[in-house]
Amino acid sequence: MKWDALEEEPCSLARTVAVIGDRWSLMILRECFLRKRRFEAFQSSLGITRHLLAERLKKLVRFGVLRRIPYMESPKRYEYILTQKGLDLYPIIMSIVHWGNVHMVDSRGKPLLHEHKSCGKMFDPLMICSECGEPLNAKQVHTHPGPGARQETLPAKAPAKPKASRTAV
Amino acid sequence: MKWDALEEEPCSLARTVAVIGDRWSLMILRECFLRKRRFEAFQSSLGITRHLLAERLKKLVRFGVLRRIPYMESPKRYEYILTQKGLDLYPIIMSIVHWGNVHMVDSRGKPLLHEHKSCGKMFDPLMICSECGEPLNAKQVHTHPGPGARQETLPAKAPAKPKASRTAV
DNA sequence: ACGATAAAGTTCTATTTTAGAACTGTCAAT
DNA sequence: ATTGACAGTTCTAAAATAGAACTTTATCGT
Repeated sequence: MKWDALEEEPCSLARTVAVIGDRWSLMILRECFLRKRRFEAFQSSLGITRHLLAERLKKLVRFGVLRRIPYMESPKRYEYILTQKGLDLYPIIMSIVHWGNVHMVDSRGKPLLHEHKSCGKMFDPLMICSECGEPLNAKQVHTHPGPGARQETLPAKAPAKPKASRTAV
Repeated sequence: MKWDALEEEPCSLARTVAVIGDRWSLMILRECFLRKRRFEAFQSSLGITRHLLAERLKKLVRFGVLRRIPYMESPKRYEYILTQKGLDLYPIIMSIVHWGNVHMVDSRGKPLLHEHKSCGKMFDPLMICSECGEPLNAKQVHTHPGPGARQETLPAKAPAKPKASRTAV
């Protein structure tokens, strides 16, 4: 697949995957949320090749997830910080971490615990419906084409059959 | 990087990324949540090469995310359905879709709308703290090493310095 | 009976990506 | 004058992916 093809798809998942859907981007973002900001810091804690790191950072900046700001003049040195768009990735990162906590831990338990400053407790993230507040699960969700759905290239033979899809994503 | 290295890391994000952290796995999972189950269905709707599709399906089965079940004897035909472990990926998929809805849509709006069967309304997913129920954001979260944290290979010189990390993942 | 079609892969070569290591340029410290 | 830090860039070899053809078992239409 060409990467660019993903961006063009009328699918919010595909478009997001075009931005963060590779191992290294997700690992770099983990480091960003852990307050790492500099090239050397990313490189040494991830073990990513310098070549790829430079490439991925460029991509994340290009997509507006990170901002590259100078922290030292002469020699020019830059660090990478999350933009609001980047900070908004937090639920993705947290749901990934949570799934790993549930399904990929060994007998010792979670590698990392999360404390919610607001309430002071160790927590897990929980995904709920914005409308009724109930926890979400795939089987309780229907999807419908939205305004940005793919343009139906009306086939001559098959007439439009606008039925709600019985699906979840 | 070797893929296996990720699995071994004492990090729930890395371990999860080892399972679903590539473009095609995420796209295949999208199709799964959209009730696609068969090889040909995945292949034609994604445009993935048959070679890679076979490979990714094997991986997802190996990790227990999908189950391969025969739906026809002679000729043997199989379909792939989400296990509970796979269904538990729903919050990841939904948070990815939601970020795309917020940050990657064109002027026409969302490609897909989600209806919560329980309450009958179109919704967005919202991530909250399991303990206090408040919406989560990165800046309100501290992390602490958990029981499954990396074994400190105590360096002779640097004495253990057990301070809470001021971080978020 | 014969060829066409279908599903679920497998096999092959060409192209693209990634790994791994070395190199560059600018400055500060010893 | 040499060493080291930082933020990259450049190079070659190895691995992954794209794209197309091929395989196997069985059904359908004529």
